[in-house]
Amino acid sequence: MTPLPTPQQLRYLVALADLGHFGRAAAACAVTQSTLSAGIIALERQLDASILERGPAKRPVFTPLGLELVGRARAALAALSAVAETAAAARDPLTGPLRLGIIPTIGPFLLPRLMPALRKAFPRLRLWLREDLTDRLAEDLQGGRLDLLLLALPAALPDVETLRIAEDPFVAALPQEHRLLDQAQLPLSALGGERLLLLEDGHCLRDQALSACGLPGAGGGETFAATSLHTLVQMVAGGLGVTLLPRLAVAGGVLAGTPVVLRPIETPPGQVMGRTLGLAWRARSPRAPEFRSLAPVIGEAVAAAVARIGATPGAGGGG
Amino acid sequence: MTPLPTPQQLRYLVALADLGHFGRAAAACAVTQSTLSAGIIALERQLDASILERGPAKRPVFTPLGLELVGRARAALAALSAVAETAAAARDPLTGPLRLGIIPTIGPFLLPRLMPALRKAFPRLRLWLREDLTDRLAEDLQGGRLDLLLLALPAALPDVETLRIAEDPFVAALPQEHRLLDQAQLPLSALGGERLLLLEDGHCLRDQALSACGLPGAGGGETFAATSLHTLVQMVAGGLGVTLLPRLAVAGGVLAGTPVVLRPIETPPGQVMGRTLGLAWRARSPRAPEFRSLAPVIGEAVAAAVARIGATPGAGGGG
DNA sequence: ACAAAACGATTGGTTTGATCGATGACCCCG
DNA sequence: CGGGGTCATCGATCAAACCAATCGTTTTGT
Repeated sequence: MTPLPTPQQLRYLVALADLGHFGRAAAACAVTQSTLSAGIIALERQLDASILERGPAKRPVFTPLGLELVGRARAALAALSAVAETAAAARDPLTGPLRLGIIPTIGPFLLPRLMPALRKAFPRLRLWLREDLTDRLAEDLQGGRLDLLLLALPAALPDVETLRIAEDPFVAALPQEHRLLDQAQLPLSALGGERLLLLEDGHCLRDQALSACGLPGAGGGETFAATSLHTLVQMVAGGLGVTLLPRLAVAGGVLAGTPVVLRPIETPPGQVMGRTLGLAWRARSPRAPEFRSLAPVIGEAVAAAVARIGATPGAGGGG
Repeated sequence: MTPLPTPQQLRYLVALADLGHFGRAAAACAVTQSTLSAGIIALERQLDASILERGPAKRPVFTPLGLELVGRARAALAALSAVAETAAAARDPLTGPLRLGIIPTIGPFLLPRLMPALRKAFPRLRLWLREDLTDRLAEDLQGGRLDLLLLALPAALPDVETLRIAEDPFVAALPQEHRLLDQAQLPLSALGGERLLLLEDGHCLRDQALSACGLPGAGGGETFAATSLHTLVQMVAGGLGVTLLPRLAVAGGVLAGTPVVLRPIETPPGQVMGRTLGLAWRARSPRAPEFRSLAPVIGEAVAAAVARIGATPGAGGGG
């Protein structure tokens, strides 16, 4: 068997693929250009494979095999650092950098509560945040650019482990002086006759609200779609229709200053109409035990928020 | 971030875990004991983790973290050699060693045909064979001890890619002078009244035959179970009952010298009663393209065998 | 069209660190 | 109590990874 490639060589290869430039790649690896050049050449010779188009081209151009090797190199380097990460995580659980992805229907409403709680519970944790739609977060998780996701379950992702955190019930949001306001609780059937406002496509909350109302998902031409929960609330306030809001968003102040009025949703006893919040990480992540121990703290933050608003299910912020 | 562990150090670690002995592990790595010892110590220092119980013990004893690290080290080394394998596979497709696992209801009947065909098509391929039940083959595939499986689909295995090779229809096998022999084709319902002989538990053919007859799988106390298709045929010949045989096994001579008689199974037009043969390999295996190009050769061998027996669906070997 | 700049490959000399052989410390067994 | 066995330590050695400087070629600027 041919000798295994050196991690150094793989780092050079990946840096070159990322930056497309010997000099900059060398700088990124903290070596001189000559070293990186020699490293790439040595790798090609050891593997007996042509990685770069060695024609009279100025910029390095990768062969198909070269690109394949870059992918393998990334995976190998990740596996290598997983060894070190395992040791680091065992030595100092929940310290150091953690790249967390959050969906937009959770982030703005939970983070103001969550961050102080996390800082108190794990003072040495360095949290990097990224807010995006579930699909894009999942991509970044797989690609190793994120370590952990906070999103709505179920999220069936391959090679990903998930953990339930908390339930986030839906409440109905209606404009002032709406004809349904004389009922203390609204059955879902009552909403069927109203114009249901939704977030734009890609937000998982859109699909969850639709399925809660028993409506089909992809029925394109319904209504004008909002880009955020704040926008959505403004549309409700403007009398364009009604919507479902997660209690967590209400607790986070999404209604602040608007005349929108809330009503609990009437459900069969013992059943809850809402969605499940959870964590997700790469299966086989060295830090999985850490992530699991993170769950209670997040769950408490959610529970505290939802409980607080649960006591006042009437109008939102004191408009 | 702590520096990445050296592949060398990881090799030492894995060898030590495998052999449980510094001296022998060092010999396996082709270094002296002092080198390996120093390597392990350096790894522990770099990772700031205790891998071995450093008490006054004679044999090296791994800490829980140490065992975890061993697993990670194995994965990292595999990822590293996947880089080299990718290059090697691109350079010389279908050459070098290939560890193939085959289930016992295929192997003995196909290999005599398949091996010459493979040797002719890929002369530089060095085929290592292992015959076992699907479950155990799958374990070895995941563990990297096998590269490729030839088995009956569907085989829902995680992180495994499969490719359909060929269909292998079932035929009914009955003893001489059986009352059903006056029918040229047997409907499945006719078999329902007979005592159906099966392979013992663990053989996928057992479950496939049961499901073909519409019978439940785990109904423990049916009948005496055979340990191989040859045994099963002997039991049929002895008048203990009837069974279903894959045509491939018949073509491979499983009936040789026995008075067992075959009858095709009556099926709705355009439908086939049988099982699907296929290949399976680890998803993300560097050699996946090679394996895919192996499929036609195997498919031809199966087709040639089945076609040959298809012309003479009567009695088996000239007993 | 020509000059200047940018880029990657090559060369020669330096230094780091992995490895070896030998030795030391310790335990178990007879 | 002595011998065999096992793992850790020590000093010397040597390969290879690295850097600075240079060369040949292509691209860019005017």
